[in-house]
Amino acid sequence: MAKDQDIKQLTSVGSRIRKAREDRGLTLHELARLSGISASALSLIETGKRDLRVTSLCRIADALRIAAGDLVEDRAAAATPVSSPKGYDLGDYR
Amino acid sequence: MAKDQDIKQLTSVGSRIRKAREDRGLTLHELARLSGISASALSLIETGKRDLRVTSLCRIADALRIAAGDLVEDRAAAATPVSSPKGYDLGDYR
DNA sequence: GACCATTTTACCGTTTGCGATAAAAAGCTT
DNA sequence: AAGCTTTTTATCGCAAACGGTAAAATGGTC
Repeated sequence: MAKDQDIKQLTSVGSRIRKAREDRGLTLHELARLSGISASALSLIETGKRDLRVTSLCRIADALRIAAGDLVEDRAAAATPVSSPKGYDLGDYR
Repeated sequence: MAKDQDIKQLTSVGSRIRKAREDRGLTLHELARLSGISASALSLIETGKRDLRVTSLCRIADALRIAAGDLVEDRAAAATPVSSPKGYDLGDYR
């Protein structure tokens, strides 16, 4: 289910990590040392080929000195206030 | 390494998910159905006893109609601009 | 071209997320 | 208390993240 969505999420997260890393002039090995995640894993993550745990995300964010929330989505594009907490489609679940 | 930090992250992420779910008046089973993540897994996640993948985080965020970034940290408290991308402690790595 | 740094990819072993199921525990209502 | 819903916990099995290593590929620079 929704695997397309997952791939999209991972590729955008990965490219945000890569951009932040390059902005700081760090190599994969350096980020690996700072974050405790191996360079090979980081390569897969940055290219969106591997899912990652939120603790790993936070470790990477800490190493890059960036808010973890900025890695999972465009901070600016998140202009979707939770105006109506209604209308959930629970299907024929009830 | 840094497992204390990981636990802290997971407990805060979990409590944010729980709060958002309760604010919307959903049960674990309902959120399970909406997100595709089992209720038992959600219970472990909300109580900070289990790490989760970012794709799972995004699925939960989508189900709750909340920005994924709002689940990993206080959106407001993240007022830490990346002012100085310097000063990385690479130790004796070079 | 050769040489170097960086990245990508593949393999293997260990750990762990996750679903499914079931049982136990906790809450809540009458 | 009894009964119901919700949550927690445990177990099993599978899939996948992760580290480590090494090889291959990419990308400069001389």
